[in-house]
Amino acid sequence: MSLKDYPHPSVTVDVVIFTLREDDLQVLLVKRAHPPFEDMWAIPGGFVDVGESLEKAALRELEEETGVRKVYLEQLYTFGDPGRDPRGHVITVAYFALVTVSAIDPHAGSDAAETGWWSVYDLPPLAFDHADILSYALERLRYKLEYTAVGFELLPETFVLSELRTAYEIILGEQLDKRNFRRKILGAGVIEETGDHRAGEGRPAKLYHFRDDAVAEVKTRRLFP
Amino acid sequence: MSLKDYPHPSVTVDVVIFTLREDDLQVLLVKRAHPPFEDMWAIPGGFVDVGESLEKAALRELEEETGVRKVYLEQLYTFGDPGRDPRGHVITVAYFALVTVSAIDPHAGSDAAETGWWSVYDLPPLAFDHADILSYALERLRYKLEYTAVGFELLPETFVLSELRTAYEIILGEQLDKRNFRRKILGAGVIEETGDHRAGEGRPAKLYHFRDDAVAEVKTRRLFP
DNA sequence: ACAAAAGTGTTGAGAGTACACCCATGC
DNA sequence: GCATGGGTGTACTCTCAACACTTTTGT
Repeated sequence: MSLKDYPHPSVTVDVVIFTLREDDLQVLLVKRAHPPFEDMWAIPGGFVDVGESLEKAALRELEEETGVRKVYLEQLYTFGDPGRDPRGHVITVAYFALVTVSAIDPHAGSDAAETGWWSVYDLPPLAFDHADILSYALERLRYKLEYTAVGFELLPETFVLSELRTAYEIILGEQLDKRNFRRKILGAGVIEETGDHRAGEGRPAKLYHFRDDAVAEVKTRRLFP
Repeated sequence: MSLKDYPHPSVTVDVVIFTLREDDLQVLLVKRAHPPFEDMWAIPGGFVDVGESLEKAALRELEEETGVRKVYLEQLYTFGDPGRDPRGHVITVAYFALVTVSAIDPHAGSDAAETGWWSVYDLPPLAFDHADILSYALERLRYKLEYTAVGFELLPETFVLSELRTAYEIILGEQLDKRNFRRKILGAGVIEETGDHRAGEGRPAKLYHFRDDAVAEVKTRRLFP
């Protein structure tokens, strides 16, 4: 028997793309140009080609929308309810990506469809089951942030400690103690001083950068309570 | 445009079915009757029908092989490498299930194909990328066990504390301190005394059972170091 | 009475939390 | 010299890990 003898569900990937912008945690959404859900906002995604791996498909979507190639990308969950797409049975493998705002090409993807960054704290109505996907992605991001060092992926190459702490506060939605944060993040050994400083309104702050092996290294340890 | 206009990858579900048998953590495998990988052992699985949810498909596979309907079932990961099945591009959504050995119907599925329970510590060569899937499932089971109360799903309805501790030791592959185990598991409030005892070789032991809401309740707390 | 498994407390170490002041710079 | 953000240390609490003896039953 051949694999082609039966009707099969279709497979898409959807990518929840997070970034830090405007002191806010934001996601990239696209406005649908065709039915169903015409003119509603949706998570960027598309069909998986035959012979294309899921991760490649997700990276392709990501690059189409943002112009970014090097990002943190993690498989989230696979949503396969037969009723989730009115056109037929479409299974979607959801991914989430963390990108530095400075790496984004603002012109990417803009010719094809309207795209926009939306605060996760103030979202429009979403097409399909994308609200579920997004809320699960946010939950997972927060969870990951506490146990691993992925927060780094949202910041530029070098940064000062207050920026890192602010990033954590924005994502977690709560205040963190300055001294305890320093002690933990430095104790975890995942960032290093660059030796440079950044001048600002007050005393100049030390610049840090992430160690490349940091994400893998902290996998087991909980960073924040 | 119709969803049917393009060739699509096929979608299967594979279910890693764990149980505790013979003082060992074992998984159910089926011997393949057809090429590719004829006569090799594989994780039970099958195609997802159009209109069927992923979870339903997984439960269907599970019932076909074990006769069990009520189990703990969790989506594991979706494997979609185009080269993983030589017949073509087959994406598989992997699940893992925990079943009580006493609930298993030993005759289920036996007419169609040869099935067998294998120790996770002594597995045969596996078809496709099933060795990867299984090792990831085991990792996830251990991880889950430490942070949540899923271990319960592998035991009969009532049990004594030493059985529960032994179950944890078998799965984690390490010894646990008797007193610390008692304190933690009782402190977590996930099990209750039934009031009965079980006589054995030594002093009779109190019987316990799980509270139905237990699995949900302990999600955030780490049970074992 | 003895074998076999069940049951029970304490102590020390490390991690987490809360909390307030001095430091370096620009204007 | 003052406003602004950067940088630092300590004490208390709580959780985890290590550890050995008594109790209850069956034979």
